[in-house]
Amino acid sequence: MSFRIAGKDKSSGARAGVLKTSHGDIMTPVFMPVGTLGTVKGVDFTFLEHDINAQIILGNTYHLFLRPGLHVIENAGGLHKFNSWNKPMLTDSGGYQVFSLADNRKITDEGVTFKSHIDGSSHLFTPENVVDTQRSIGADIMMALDECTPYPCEYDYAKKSMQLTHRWLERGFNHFQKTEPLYGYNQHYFPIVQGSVYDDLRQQSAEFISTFDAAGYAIGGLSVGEPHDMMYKSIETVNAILPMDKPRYLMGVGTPENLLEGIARGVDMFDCVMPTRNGRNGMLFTMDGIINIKNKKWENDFSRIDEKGTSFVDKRYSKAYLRHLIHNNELLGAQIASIHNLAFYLKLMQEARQKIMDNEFSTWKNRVLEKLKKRR
RNA sequence: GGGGAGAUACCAAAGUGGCCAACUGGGGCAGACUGUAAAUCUGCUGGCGUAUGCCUUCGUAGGUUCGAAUCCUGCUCUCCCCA
Repeated sequence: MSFRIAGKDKSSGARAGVLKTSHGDIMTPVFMPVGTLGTVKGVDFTFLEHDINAQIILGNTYHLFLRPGLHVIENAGGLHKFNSWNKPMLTDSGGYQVFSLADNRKITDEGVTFKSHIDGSSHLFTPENVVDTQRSIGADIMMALDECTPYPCEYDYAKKSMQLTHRWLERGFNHFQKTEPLYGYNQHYFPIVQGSVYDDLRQQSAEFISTFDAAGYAIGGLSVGEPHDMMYKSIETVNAILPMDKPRYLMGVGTPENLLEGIARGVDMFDCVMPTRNGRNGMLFTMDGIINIKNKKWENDFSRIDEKGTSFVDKRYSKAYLRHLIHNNELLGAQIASIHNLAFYLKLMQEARQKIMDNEFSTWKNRVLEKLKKRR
């Protein structure tokens, strides 16, 4: 894996890059659609590849481990073979489930024991076996096991948790270096910065993980409910320390606004369930603001979903029709909304990249930001 | 023709003397959603610009009672069974 910076915006920390992987090149900044169970919910890979132009998608270690299970994935020859996605994939380690499934897990120094949300069975996830699992899955980029802390989080807890994440990183990284890929192509391991919203902890954490010679670095534990200002400040603190010549991945973020502010602060990679989940729930992102397609005002609006949109669904279907589908819980509604939102996110990233190359990122960002946040 | 059951808010359906402006679903309206336990969750849903307040509501017209959606009587309508 290599990362080359192709352009920098002079008025901000934004940069455009090319991340080379065994499954293809990734133009950054990039948004990575979330495909927890090996599928981006409601979106056929054909559309994902050709209409949305996704360059890389996510998978999730915890969820794939429980179902279909490693045997199935190994028998298939890895997740790429299993789900027929031939471009890069990144898997989260289960660290987010430490946060989202907090009621079903116990943390010890050794690792995290999850009580399966499916059948109640117990499973110990360690920094080492999470590497093994991600080897079985065959992710191009695998994530270190971390503890994603909630917000708010007491300073003392945040500090202890960060130290635990650091100890896990040492073990995980060591295990990563001692093991080999199963399917004949290179895999890479990203450490994760923690430290909640505390500047000194974020700083310490960024410094610590920078000592590991990794292909890229991630910022975790943000967008868990903290005010945006705090999130942006943390990103600034961390990115001032992380190696300049490696990709930085802001985990779980976020809104279109969050992405642009992240890019301005030197983030290269993002992922978030928002375009798909919120799409299924009737929220559409457009260049002219946010639409709640369930609202009555769209009932008789036969204009296209998004006149400025790039996806085929934007031109083909009307707002009234999409409202009708979502109101009736029709599967097609969730699909159209997801495709639209993902196409919008990817297009936004593409445009951001171009503006960085043209050295016009800041003015462009400030211009589109107001419109993006608007409620239509 | 004979016998029986029932009429409650947009729909379905509880309630059978005071705790009922009326359980609960659905529908409707709105909101939330950030490394996906989410095609999920939350709020509101008779009127009165706020309300421990007032007004109008449980087929309809009367009555009993301190008090009725709930008890009594007449009327109207619906459904079921037998002929």
